[in-house]
Amino acid sequence: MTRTADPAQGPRTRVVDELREAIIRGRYGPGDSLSEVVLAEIHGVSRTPIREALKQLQVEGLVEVRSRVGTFVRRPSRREVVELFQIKEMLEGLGARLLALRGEVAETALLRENLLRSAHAARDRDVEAYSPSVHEFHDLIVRGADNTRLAHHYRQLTNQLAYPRLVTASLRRPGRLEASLGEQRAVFDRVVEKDGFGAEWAMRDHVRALEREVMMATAADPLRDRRDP
Amino acid sequence: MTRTADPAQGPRTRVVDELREAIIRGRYGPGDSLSEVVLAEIHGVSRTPIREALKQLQVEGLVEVRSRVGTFVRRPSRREVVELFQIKEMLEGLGARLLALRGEVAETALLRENLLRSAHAARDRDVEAYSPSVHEFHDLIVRGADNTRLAHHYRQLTNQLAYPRLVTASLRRPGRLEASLGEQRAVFDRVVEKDGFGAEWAMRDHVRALEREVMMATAADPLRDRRDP
DNA sequence: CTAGCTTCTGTTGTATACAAGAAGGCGAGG
DNA sequence: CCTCGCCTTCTTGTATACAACAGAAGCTAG
Repeated sequence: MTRTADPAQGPRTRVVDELREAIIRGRYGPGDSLSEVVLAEIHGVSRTPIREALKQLQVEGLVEVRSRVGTFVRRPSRREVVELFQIKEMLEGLGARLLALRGEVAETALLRENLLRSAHAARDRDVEAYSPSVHEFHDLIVRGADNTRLAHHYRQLTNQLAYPRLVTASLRRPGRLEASLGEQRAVFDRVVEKDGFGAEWAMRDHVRALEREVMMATAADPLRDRRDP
Repeated sequence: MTRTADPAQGPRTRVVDELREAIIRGRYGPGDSLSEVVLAEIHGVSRTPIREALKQLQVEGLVEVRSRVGTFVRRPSRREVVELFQIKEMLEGLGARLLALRGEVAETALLRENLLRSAHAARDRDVEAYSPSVHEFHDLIVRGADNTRLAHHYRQLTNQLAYPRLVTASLRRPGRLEASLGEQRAVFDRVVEKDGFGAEWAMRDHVRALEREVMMATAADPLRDRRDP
């Protein structure tokens, strides 16, 4: 779920992973220009591997290359965020359904532990601790589905959404944290009951709630510009 | 829905489209080696654009590059076909739901015409005429959803499935052609009724039926090897 | 005859040089 | 002061040269 190719295959693989990570983490903000020569110097390689890495990130939807002008970090428009959430709902719904049908597997145990940690963080109103936990929850659902293509498409999706930042923002809304935990518990219950479609719908409801909160949390603040430390 | 970038931007765009088309059409069969120098000569360019095109096709899942060995046309395993159909079900279900909620748009009219053509072909038991028609039906559903990210992911999906060939194979099974038409009509009826979830489920049922037929039609014949004219 | 090593060929990976175009600055003319 | 046009500069796009490695063929020794 973390990387797309065999590890340490060459400079190219390393560069593309580092670049993707940097963009997702916010090291490069939306609109920033990614000069090939600058990146080449930074990573200590020539333009060629950088170029191929940028091309790959373009297909993944993270950057936009304007011919003979430059490569820029892409910022999803508000409309695009809506579109991505609609797809996210379907893919995670599928993940939950497939996981439910698999019965007790490694991921179910991990989900149990994850929900315990989330409950702790929720009781303490600790958004900083809860945020990565919810991220892990969604990740476990999809990984537990045991569908490699789903994992692939899902990763592209979350990359484009700059997911962590959005979720953190939405969790600060009052009451959302408790509601989120309740929704996740509902999904988990359906999963252990092997109720495939029940799990799918619980998951979809959860994603819809998440979308609603994210859109409201970012209503006036249109996925802000430039970088910000 | 056809191309991924601006048209005629440069040799690279042309090459990647031609290559993709050639692979999907079966000009290069699964397992065939795609030598960069050979392709460069064929397309009259240097290795560089070819290389970038192949890298893009790799991300799209059409080819597999083995480091310092070669690039080969990827053949989806049986397991992978199942995985892809599971995702296809969700994405097309989403498309049908979104289209239904949009009400009367250009695509609905096109769908009406498409169903008429399909009915004609079905009456004549003309699989060769029906096959592209069913392809168009699915395409119109997704395009009509007016969700660019959905269209993007969907295209990757169908590319990997070598969709046309599989569908054609499945339609030859007795009775499948009529059943397919009935399922498509059900989807269309829900769409015109603006019944979003009804449309989603009708579409998902249709895709499931399609998957079942495809898997049975290719049961003993494991997505055959090499090229075949 | 066979096992193991060597070499050799073919492939991709990387670096670099050059070409073509876009964007912005700068000056002349109104 | 504004506007138009040129021109400079910076960017990416393409071609090519070289390096590194995989894989197979062939050779040698036992």
